[in-house]
Amino acid sequence: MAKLPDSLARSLHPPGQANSTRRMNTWQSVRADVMERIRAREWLPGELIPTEQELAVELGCARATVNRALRELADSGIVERRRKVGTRVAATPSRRATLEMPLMRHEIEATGATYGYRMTSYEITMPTQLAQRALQLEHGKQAILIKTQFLADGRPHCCEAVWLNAEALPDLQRKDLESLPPQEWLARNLPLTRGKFTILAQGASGDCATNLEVPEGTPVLTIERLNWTDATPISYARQFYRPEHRLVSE
Amino acid sequence: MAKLPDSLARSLHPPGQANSTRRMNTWQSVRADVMERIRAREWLPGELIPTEQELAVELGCARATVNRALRELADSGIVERRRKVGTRVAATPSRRATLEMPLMRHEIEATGATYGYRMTSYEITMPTQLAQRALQLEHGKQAILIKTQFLADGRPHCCEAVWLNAEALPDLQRKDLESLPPQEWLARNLPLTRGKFTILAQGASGDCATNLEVPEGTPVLTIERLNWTDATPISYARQFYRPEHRLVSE
DNA sequence: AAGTGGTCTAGACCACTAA
DNA sequence: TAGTGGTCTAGACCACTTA
Repeated sequence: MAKLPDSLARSLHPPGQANSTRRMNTWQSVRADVMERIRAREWLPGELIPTEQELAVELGCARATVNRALRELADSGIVERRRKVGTRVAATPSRRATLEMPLMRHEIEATGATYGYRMTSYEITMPTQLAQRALQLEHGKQAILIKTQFLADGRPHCCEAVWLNAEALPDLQRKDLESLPPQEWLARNLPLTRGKFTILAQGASGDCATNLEVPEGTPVLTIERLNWTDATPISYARQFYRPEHRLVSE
Repeated sequence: MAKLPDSLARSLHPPGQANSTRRMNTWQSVRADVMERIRAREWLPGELIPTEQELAVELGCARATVNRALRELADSGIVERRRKVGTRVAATPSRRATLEMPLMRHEIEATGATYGYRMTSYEITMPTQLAQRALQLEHGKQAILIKTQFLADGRPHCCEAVWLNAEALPDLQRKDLESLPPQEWLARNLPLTRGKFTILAQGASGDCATNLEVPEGTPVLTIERLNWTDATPISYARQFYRPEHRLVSE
């Protein structure tokens, strides 16, 4: 078959010509249309839907518009796309959930509470095995361990233990962190190009229980954050939240 | 000033003409370029970067390409964009973390373990206040409560308690859920158009402790999932994970 | 070899919003 | 009112993958 341009049927809709039943075809409307037809079971999970080309003709819009809509649906896990094969309705809607990880200051102020911060300890010491591995430190090198406490209306909201890669942070002074949390100091002074989060539940112990003002063993939601600048690990933070805390996504 | 077309300096690069120093300008390369200049502190947090127009001219590509790159950066929270104002380097890198929430079957098989599933209880009963609110049930209406257990290599991996909106699921039979978990049955039989996740830590209790084979009070990572079809709440599930479980994002 | 999605381009118009 | 990002379009070429 001869090679055809991407579009062929738009000639019925001359671009400058206002049409009495002119439809606004935004990529959002194409996305909504496709979602509705999936919802209505016109295309079943696992099935191929029409090509971009066909949808563009059917909906009377450019292929790029269909592409944008289907790309968004693929990003949400609603459809799966493969070259030469086509676009399928996802057989198993492996949903993705996006969590906002704001600065603690904003997280607390967003609840309407007054933000408070305290550094409870600062030491230069040998890292635990976990911290050494996380920061990729050479054997025998020391690191900085900071413990902090965040308050909402004066009550503990979260506490954290942060290991910092001392070699990568020559300019950091202890007193910098007395008013500014490590995460914020880092964001202002370094380009953090990569991050990784791990979420788990564990029992409060030691300083964590003390700083959160909960009994030892209380279940606490824990977030581990690992930050890099390019290939260099900068910080390994563990944040502990009081048991009533929730991470919400939509 | 007279209205100008979006692009004006491309005439130096006639499209068909292969250039000896021809640069491939993909939107990914534009994104990388912008990120690098942010990393190098050419533009500081909070500052405006050049307009799409200017970047397109400077990089020798179409504005649409710059737009795509900057849109991706905005989606990641690296920059913030506002019409008429321009594009700023985000002052506070409010990172977003995306979690994959696959079917339990895939989550377990992805670890290399053998998947197992059991329904441990099924009853039609009055919902708890939480469940009633979550499913927006009328006062006095009953709902379906299912408890299940997921096994990895025969050992408990996760257990869940699922409340289902009975009125919205006339076709559901008890025996359907003896081999297929509720989440999977729903995905196959209904279009779940909206979902919400809540993550918290709590102590294991009752059936949860039994089904996970952990002592009462053990910290368990809990995920609450609420699913809708359009505006109708369908299911309210709480999934409990053994303490060694981790949610990872990158 | 051929069919599908992925992307780039030049141009245009629109939507929002600060001045 | 004017300047910025947001989007659409028609066309084209490319990349990947199945057959």
